[in-house]
Amino acid sequence: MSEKTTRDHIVEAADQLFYRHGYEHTSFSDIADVVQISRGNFYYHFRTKDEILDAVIDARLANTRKMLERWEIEGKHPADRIRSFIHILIANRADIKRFGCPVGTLCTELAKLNHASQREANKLFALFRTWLRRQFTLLGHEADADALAMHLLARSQGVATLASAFHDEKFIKQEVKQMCDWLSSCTERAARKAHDEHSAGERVRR
Amino acid sequence: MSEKTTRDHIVEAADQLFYRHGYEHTSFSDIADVVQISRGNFYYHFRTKDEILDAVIDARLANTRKMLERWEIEGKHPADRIRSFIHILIANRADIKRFGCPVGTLCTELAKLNHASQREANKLFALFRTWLRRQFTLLGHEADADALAMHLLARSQGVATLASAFHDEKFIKQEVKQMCDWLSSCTERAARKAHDEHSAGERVRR
DNA sequence: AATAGAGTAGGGCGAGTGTCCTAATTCGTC
DNA sequence: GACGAATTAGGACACTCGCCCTACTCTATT
Repeated sequence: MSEKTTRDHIVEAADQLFYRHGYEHTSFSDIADVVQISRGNFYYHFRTKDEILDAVIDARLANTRKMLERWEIEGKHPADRIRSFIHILIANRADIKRFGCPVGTLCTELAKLNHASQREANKLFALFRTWLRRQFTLLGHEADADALAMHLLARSQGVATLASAFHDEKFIKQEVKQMCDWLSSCTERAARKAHDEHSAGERVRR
Repeated sequence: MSEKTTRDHIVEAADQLFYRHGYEHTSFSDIADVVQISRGNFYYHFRTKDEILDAVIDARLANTRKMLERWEIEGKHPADRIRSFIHILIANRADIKRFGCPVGTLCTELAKLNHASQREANKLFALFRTWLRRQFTLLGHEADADALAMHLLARSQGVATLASAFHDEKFIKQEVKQMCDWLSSCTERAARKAHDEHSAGERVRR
């Protein structure tokens, strides 16, 4: 296994700090303190703070892609994969309670700063969106797959925001359960529809 | 009508700037430029930036209270009042598309800054929560009124976040329709339940 | 042992920040 | 018109920020 470079350490520390304290509120000194590196040495690895941000976003995109691919392999049924997505809220509930959703809060902050990288950051959302859309399509929701994907994304975002504001983990669990129930009703509806269409096809063939 | 004081102008301008660019990213100079006042003159009205923030939060709390009271008068049926809440998303969709929800984004930012006023800011959420809870209680959902209030709050938050990330007003309208449908199913369920209990009571009485 | 190049340390720069002070101005009251 | 209080203007302050430069250390190769 290749050892982690200083650059990797910087990106990793910046990632955490951007999440916990926000991009603007994180200074070079803050990152330097974590990485145990001289402030001046930054310039060798990154010319500007924006470059660090871009590197962080790239890393997050790569990690997210890996995670989605893993779910694609692990979950045989599309509904199981979507449930994996929903359960991020449970897995990361401690962090979410304190700092909200890493994706949502970053995009929101960059929008307010009118930052050049906000388009890049929004790709994180787009990644989840297209992945979820594909899963819903596989479930038989061709027509409204995108709407369902956006719906689920929005609910996750809302849960993260409120859980953070009210410091409430129980609320996360409640809502996750509701989302799973909602997903089940989606799959049932799709299954019924597929069955109807199938029998309709049978009828035609006769 | 009493004329607006300089102080009011400052709070008003700060409110807008905090919403559009975030609290930290808004400087005294920014506010001074809008209000057309000397930077140094601030100290006469507010000793610190935090004091401005507190004044802004107080103003928002007061305005929100007024709005909720207005809805309480205008909407005869609790469901109508809740619909008024849902339709904030429509009324403010242009701003939401650009800057997200004023409440959610402020609370999120203050949480990351670990700011002393985050508790005050969260009262904005609490205000909506208790108001919505009361409406759901009036609808006959005594037991799960709070859960329903939180659920609706979360969905609104999520819609605002995603609408902002994807710059999508159509999504807002879609989700608002869904929330209204969901609300209708809530009221029907409550009405059925009330009816059942009523007839059960009748039976006992006989 | 000598050299080149990658990586690091420390500090300096100008700009911008929140905060604070003081002199000037405006305004209502006698 | 004079006086005192309320309000304002302009700038000084100490500090932090992102950014940049340069001298130094380490390591691998010859």
